Amino acid sequence: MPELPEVETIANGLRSGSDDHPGIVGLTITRAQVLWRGTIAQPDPESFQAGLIGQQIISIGRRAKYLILNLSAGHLIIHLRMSGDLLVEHAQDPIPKHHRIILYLGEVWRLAFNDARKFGRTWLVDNLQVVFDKIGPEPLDESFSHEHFFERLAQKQRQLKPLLLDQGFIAGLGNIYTDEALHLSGLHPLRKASSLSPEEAAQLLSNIRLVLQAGIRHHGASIDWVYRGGDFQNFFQVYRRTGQPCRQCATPIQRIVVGQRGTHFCPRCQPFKEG
DNA sequence: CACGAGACCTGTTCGC
DNA sequence: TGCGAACAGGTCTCGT
Repeated sequence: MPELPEVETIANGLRSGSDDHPGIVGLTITRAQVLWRGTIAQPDPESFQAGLIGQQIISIGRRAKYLILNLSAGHLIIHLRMSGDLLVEHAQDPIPKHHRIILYLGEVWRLAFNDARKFGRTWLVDNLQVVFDKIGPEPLDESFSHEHFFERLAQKQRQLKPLLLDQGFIAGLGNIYTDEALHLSGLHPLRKASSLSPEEAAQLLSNIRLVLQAGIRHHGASIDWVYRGGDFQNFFQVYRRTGQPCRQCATPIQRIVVGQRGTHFCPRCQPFKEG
């Protein structure tokens, strides 16, 4: 389900709460229920469970597409992958299908990790570097300059689409926001990264920031049966708009497969050229 | 290093 | 209506 804007939205919701439930910062984990052991990446499920009991949630953060619960000792890191979701529920409610891990927060509330496809993973670690070691720069970090981005692109002979999806190259982009950013930039998804001019690179980074910020402003995108309340899907220019007219030039949007991912672009606004 | 295929999973939608 | 294929917001690993 989530890319950077969706994870950011979830982090914000856990901090601030909603009409239905409070924020969870300050609450203490009283019990941990593991319904699917495969969801735990590190440490072993028994240590994971035992290590969470009695921990207070101090703050909530995000890095790339990972959610971070900073605890009184250590960090609970969560990656939702394709179908994961985090839900704050009443502690005594019946347990819905696909719940994988449940953390009881005091007597009244619980935080549930629901994940139909079981791709999601959690880590309980003392040092964040264990997980974030090879993650690339945060695109919204202002210290990440256009010049630096251009230099990184210039070193790569790869196609833009798979490169932007590579979390070691740049953090947080997924299939939606990559297609949208390339469209805004007028760049073909198969264009070689090293062929971009400094101006094209600067435009691309600006547009990456633009679509990510728009996504956050709209509380993420909600598609398929995974609904979170965001409405950025209504503003897609190309993603899953195969055959529909480009909003800029009316040319039908095309879909190709790149690196086994559906890739959407406008053949007129994003002509293929090398350099 | 770059790329493609396969794996991990379940659910929904599409095409005949 | 039924049924298999295709597809899905992600990432890892292996072979070439």
